[in-house]
Amino acid sequence: MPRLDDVARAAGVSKATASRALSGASGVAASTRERVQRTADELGFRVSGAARRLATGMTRTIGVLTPSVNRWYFGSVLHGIAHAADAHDHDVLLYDLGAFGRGGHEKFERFMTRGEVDGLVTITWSLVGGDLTRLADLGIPVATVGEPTRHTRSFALDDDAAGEQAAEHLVRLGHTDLLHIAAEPEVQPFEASSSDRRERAFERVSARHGLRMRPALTVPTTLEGAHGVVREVIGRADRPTGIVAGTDEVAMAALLAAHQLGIRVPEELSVIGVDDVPAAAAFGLTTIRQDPAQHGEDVVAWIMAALDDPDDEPDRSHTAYSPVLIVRSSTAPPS
Amino acid sequence: MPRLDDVARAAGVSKATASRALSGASGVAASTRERVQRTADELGFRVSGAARRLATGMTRTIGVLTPSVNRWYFGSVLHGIAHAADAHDHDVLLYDLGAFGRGGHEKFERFMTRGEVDGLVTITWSLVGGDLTRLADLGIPVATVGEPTRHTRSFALDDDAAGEQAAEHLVRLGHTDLLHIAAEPEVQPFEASSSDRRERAFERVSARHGLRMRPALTVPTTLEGAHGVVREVIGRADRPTGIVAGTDEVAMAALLAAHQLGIRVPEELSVIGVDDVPAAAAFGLTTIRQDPAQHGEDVVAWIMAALDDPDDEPDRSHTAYSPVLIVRSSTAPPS
DNA sequence: GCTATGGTCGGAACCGGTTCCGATGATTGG
DNA sequence: CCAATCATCGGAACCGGTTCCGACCATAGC
Repeated sequence: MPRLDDVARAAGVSKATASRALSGASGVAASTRERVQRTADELGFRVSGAARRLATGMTRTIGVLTPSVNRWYFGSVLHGIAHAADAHDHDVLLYDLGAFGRGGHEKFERFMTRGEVDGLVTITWSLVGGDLTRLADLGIPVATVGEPTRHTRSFALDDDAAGEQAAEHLVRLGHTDLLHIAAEPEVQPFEASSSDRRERAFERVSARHGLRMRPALTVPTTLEGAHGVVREVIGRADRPTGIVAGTDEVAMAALLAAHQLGIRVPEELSVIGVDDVPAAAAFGLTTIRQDPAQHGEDVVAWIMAALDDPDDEPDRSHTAYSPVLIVRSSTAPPS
Repeated sequence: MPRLDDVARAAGVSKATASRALSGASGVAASTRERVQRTADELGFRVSGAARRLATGMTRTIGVLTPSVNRWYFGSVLHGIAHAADAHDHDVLLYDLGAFGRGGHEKFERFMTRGEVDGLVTITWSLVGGDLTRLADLGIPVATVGEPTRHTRSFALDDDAAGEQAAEHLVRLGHTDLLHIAAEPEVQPFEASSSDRRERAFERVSARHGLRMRPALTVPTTLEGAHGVVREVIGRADRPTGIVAGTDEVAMAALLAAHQLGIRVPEELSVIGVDDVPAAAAFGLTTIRQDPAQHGEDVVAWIMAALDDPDDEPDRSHTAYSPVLIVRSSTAPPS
């Protein structure tokens, strides 16, 4: 495995010049640069990332802290991050924290002592406030995606708007008796969670239009977890005419339950979700779309920009994405 | 940020001894080791990963090449990998290749020139044979999960057994007219793919029991992609009494389609899948279970072992996991 | 009492780049 | 024609650990 020394010697220049030539730094004659480049290719030279790291202090790596990897939202964000990082020639180091409390926090501590990354993105729910501030003090760009937070730069769907749009859609169709089913995050979020915000937006719409008030219902986030509860609820005699679900998973659970109970959708029951997961189309689910992969790309773009800047003031602003209503066949006027 | 030098000086020993004491190497008096350890803690010393890498040539990192991250199978494997890697105090570097051909191969090439990892796991379908052999020649432990391959060590569900079990289950229930719907991988696999193997296993069972022969059907892997095709097929007059789906996603697409067409399951149509994704329970889907997270943990365990061994002969054996039948309510005797 | 042995520890040479600083030669302006 | 300026390049000092090898001391064995 040839080293920079070898390339330099073969090209008849010093290590210093060879380094400059190959890294694209200025102060090298075009002819020299080209010659060095060529001999490097011929020798099959590849810089040692380890040496470069040691010398520059840069890792060309961005870390991702996530509570999960095989859920649509997290996976999509991760996909966007991976794509954008690759475009910037950076690696992505994955920290799958798992459920917080069940070993998740130890993994976080390990990350704090080991992790060597140039930038960091935490996907919501992976951390509590105190940990977030510790990260923010790490001296590297840190951003959160999934929820707004004042501790770091953040990117997230505008949950208020999403909740309002979902409810308003059903109201416009003529519904007056709606039930909101929130998806409960596995870990207690440190600030108002997405589902809290969506739920409160729903309540605002309810109040505004004088809808029937029903007690709040919260179910597990996953389709399978939500299914049993939702089924029990919509099986009751006084079920609402429409359901506003906090997420598509919950909405699909409702669709499934309705089917199993013989309740026709949308004739007897309207259902709307939030997310627009891929399966939503097959379910004919009306929903509020968001694009997490885009969030992932944007957060990387921000980190790259922050890396370029001398970073005067830490940027802790928030980017809210506008939701968009996708109407399919799970919603209709009440009969 | 204190360096090893500082710790050594503060503890009154040399860099060499300090290094040995902290890394747990032998040849250090217990009392010395403890003293160094303590002063290191007091100073808040953390080894520089970059320096250690440079000196040892080890990265304490394992790479994962995957075609996707937000599909159940890949996500689960990744989760298992992340968990096991963390337990061994290793980092995981994620390479989300995306669809091969659409930029995926360029990303692969970038990986080849940049990637510095101690071990590598490729999740099936991310690569073609030629690339796999290039990886295998990298001089580091390489393993594949998802499909057996002779190019590297590999871990995968026993697809033959899975296909047979699925078909046999329906045969035992009395079905004689079955349709197999294979899930087509997005990229052409280099060897017989999982779905090929499952399909052939199905055909063997068909032949063995003299079932009605139906033309093979292949649909996209995703629920949403499969949905339209499946719906069209089971909407025909001469539909079979049972469907053996290559994956749960396809099976769920069938369930959805059946519901939309007013076909009762399992009375008029039995459906069985493979995977046992979380949503399968809510769907009441009978299926053949596999546990990809376990595959991920096992592949890491193998890599760690290979890292410890001087690795005489490259181990290219294959581990096949036995599928297990999970009976729910989507299958019943034909009426 | 003297030497062989083994356990501890230090010195110093790496690992493979980056970058500051100074030297050199060529060019330009007066 | 001479001095100032600029582009280009080399030397050498890092970056922060690991590890080979030899020195040293204490104990054990004779």
